Amino acid sequence: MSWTDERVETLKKMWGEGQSASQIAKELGGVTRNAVIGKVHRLGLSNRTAGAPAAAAAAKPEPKAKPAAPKAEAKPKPATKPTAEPEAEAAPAPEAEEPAAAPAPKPNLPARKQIIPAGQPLPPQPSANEISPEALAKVSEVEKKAKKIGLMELTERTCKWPVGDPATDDFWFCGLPVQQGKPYCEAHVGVAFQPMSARRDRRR
DNA sequence: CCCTGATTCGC
DNA sequence: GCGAATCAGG
Repeated sequence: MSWTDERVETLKKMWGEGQSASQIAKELGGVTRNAVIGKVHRLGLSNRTAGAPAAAAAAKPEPKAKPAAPKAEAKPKPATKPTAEPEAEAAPAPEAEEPAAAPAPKPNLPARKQIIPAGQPLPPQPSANEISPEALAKVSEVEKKAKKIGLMELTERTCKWPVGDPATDDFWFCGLPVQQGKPYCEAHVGVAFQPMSARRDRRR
């Protein structure tokens, strides 16, 4: 595969949209993410750094890409005010790829009232718990949308946090995507791995 | 261990 | 110019 005009265009477009190199590579096909990255660099449009928000695909009101019109139209800059001020930004971007960004409703957590709602089974009971109420809340919340998979469905990348009583009919595993490496999803990792506290070395 | 981009260097 | 290998950060 070679970098045809078309492919390069797709590359630029996707990269501009904040797509990751691997995604672009996958889309283009016939190339690896390395190839994509290499190309990106050679094109001189590298930019973001590793770990950068890949989800930065959010609205980008930067009409940067301007196809060089054959008829160059001189644009007298409004250099009336050297002040570094992004002019006209009041108008919302007309183009709307994304329907609407989630406003991220945040139902503030009520002040810490009662810790450990002893209503949940909470299988691996971490001895003394000082788990942040927040973490617990997250867990119970996550359990609602857990995939509730069975033992057979467990894979290297599914949260293996058990919920319920194995002896009961209502027993399942979280199943949500695990937190890199760990056996549990983020929420469960939060309560699974305690920074040992009351676990002193029992006489040895 | 997964992922991301950045860089290097033989081709 | 190309991209696998390698590097470096999360």
